[in-house]
Amino acid sequence: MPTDTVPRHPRRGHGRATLADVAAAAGVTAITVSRYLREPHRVASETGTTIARALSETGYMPNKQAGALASAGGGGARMVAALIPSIANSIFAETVQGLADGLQGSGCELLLASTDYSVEREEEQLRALLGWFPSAIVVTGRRHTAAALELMHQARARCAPVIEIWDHHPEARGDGFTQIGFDHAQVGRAMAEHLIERGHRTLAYVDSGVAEDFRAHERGEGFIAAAKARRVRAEHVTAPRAEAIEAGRQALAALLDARGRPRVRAAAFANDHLACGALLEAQSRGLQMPRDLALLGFGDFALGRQLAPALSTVQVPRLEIGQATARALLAALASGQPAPDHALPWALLARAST
Amino acid sequence: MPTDTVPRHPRRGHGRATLADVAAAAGVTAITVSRYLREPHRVASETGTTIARALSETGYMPNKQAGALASAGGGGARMVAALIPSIANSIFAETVQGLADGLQGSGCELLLASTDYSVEREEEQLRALLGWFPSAIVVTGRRHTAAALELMHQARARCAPVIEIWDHHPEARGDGFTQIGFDHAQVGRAMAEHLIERGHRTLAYVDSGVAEDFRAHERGEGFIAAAKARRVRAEHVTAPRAEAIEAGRQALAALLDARGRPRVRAAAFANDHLACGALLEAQSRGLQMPRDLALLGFGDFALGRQLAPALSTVQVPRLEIGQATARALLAALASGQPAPDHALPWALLARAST
DNA sequence: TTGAAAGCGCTAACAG
DNA sequence: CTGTTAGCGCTTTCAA
Repeated sequence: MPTDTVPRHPRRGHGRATLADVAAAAGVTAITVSRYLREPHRVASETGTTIARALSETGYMPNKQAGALASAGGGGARMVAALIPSIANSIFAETVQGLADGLQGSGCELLLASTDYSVEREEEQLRALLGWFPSAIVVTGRRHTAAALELMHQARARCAPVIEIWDHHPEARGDGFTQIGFDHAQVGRAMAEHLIERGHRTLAYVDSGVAEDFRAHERGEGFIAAAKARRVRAEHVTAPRAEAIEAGRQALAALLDARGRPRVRAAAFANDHLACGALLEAQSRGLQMPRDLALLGFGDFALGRQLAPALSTVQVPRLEIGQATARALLAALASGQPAPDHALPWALLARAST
Repeated sequence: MPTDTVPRHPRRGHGRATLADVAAAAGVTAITVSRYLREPHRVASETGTTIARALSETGYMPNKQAGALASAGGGGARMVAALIPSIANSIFAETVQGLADGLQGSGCELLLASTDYSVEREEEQLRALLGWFPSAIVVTGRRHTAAALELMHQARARCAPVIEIWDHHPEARGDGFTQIGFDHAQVGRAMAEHLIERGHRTLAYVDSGVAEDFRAHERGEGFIAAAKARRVRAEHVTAPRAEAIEAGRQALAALLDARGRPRVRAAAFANDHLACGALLEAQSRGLQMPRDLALLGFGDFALGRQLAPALSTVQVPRLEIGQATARALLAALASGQPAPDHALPWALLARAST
């Protein structure tokens, strides 16, 4: 007498149809349905029709956990893990939008985490996201903890593209990671040179109060280096860590009220919010821009365009970075080739404030 | 003679250590390591020490696909799928930030997709994300396609919390979905009443040009209904679908230049960008605000606070919606109880433009 | 063109 | 306290 074929320990909790259910409904086996879904041409068209009906009758939806586990040796989840300093920051929000748009329809889902500008938190989040074996990794910038770098290398070793966005260092590092962004030191130099060309000889760079906004710091270093090369006085100060517009206001006030050295004639800022705060402070002091004071931002936010005088700034490829990343990712995944570095264009927008 | 125990078809592609590897290194079996990771107290402390060493030696990282597949009957992936109309829109970006922050450290990852304000695209994305069996679903608003609703119900049936954010309709629908947000019709009514209290008798609501921004439309309907109830003239117009500030400018121009009916004295807008555009247009026409024209926005964006006159607006719990959603989600997951609806507070900020 | 068997890495259930 | 067995749902390999 045969033993009962009903499993003694059923573990199915959910009511969702499985491949086996569809197969039973279609009178075939699971593998045929699986084939139909992935390579329809390898299934007889008659069988295909039956399967298609069974598929819609059962409302089948593939279980991607199972698929990922079974294929590519337990890896190969079709998803992209992205780590961003701050999602609320509009600059990164647009990049994430570009990334999500570029991924849409590709069968790749987006797994997102915010690091709050902390490399330690980045490492922690990276560890959590890697548990899903994402097929690609997107991180922000070139600075990471040693452990995070190690994890990124491991991911590279299993052929997952690892893309560093928002930065592009001219010297390739040959570490297998892809850079998609632009050179911040170069932008900083261009900012200083713009102010110098406009005739200003006493400059300041007001850096971000966020200690780990490395890209803002690099722009500052480029700014100071360019000024020094032209033998122009330039100081590097840091904005207080407060609401950005208010912080910009305070930073300019401190700069203007300081004694014992020549008054600053032109200031560049780590971002447009800071610069707009400074612009409002300058207005309230009755300063004429750019005659008495020139102000230069970074990011080209909507606000700066609307103020009077309109804020000169650096336009950056916020959305494009995300789109280019999605394209690079998908191409690398499709071809098996590593994604090449990609420097994206930016532009200095000289408006009324300089 | 026993057959060879080496598997004939090795399928491991990645180099990552598995539970079995750790177990071998520690001289125990896989299940003991698994127990140590999930319920350390159920493992002898001596064994635990050995396992801990093996864990760090091998650099083990759990494969969450496998974990999700094995537990909770093939469901139960510790991740939250969130569908947002637009990530680039700062209003939603902050909500996503709040959600990500609230999830941080909970062991739940965030799977994000943007619907571009389209219910069809929402359905499509929902289908894609559900393939991962997320343990909770977050969608925006109460309007969905019939198929999407069906999918949401299926998720509810397997006890995944389904949360509709940014909306809170006063009449509970009893469909098992949780609403976390506020009542937009009520906000619309409050906007009209504010303008009426300030003495205006010819009103307009400038709606969003985005056809599927249902919440903006509901505010408009509330606005018009409240005006009608007070027997005040009010018209409901739609902004052109252009860059928002420019669209607001054009919408106001159209309103002011229209002939054959009393001139609009007070306008409310679907968002602060539109309202700011209108404010700039009014300025350039030399109108005195609020004497000649009152303007009221929605959202409390930074820009409106900085203009002169400062824009009156509605402050909304952008970040809080995300945070409350994360809390509700995690509580529901922990308790097995459905998450209760949650109406969040908003406030009308009367500044200089009304 | 279709199927059987085995395995991906992990955990539930039960046994010792 | 630890191990054995079976199974999650899918795909790979090989065979028919």
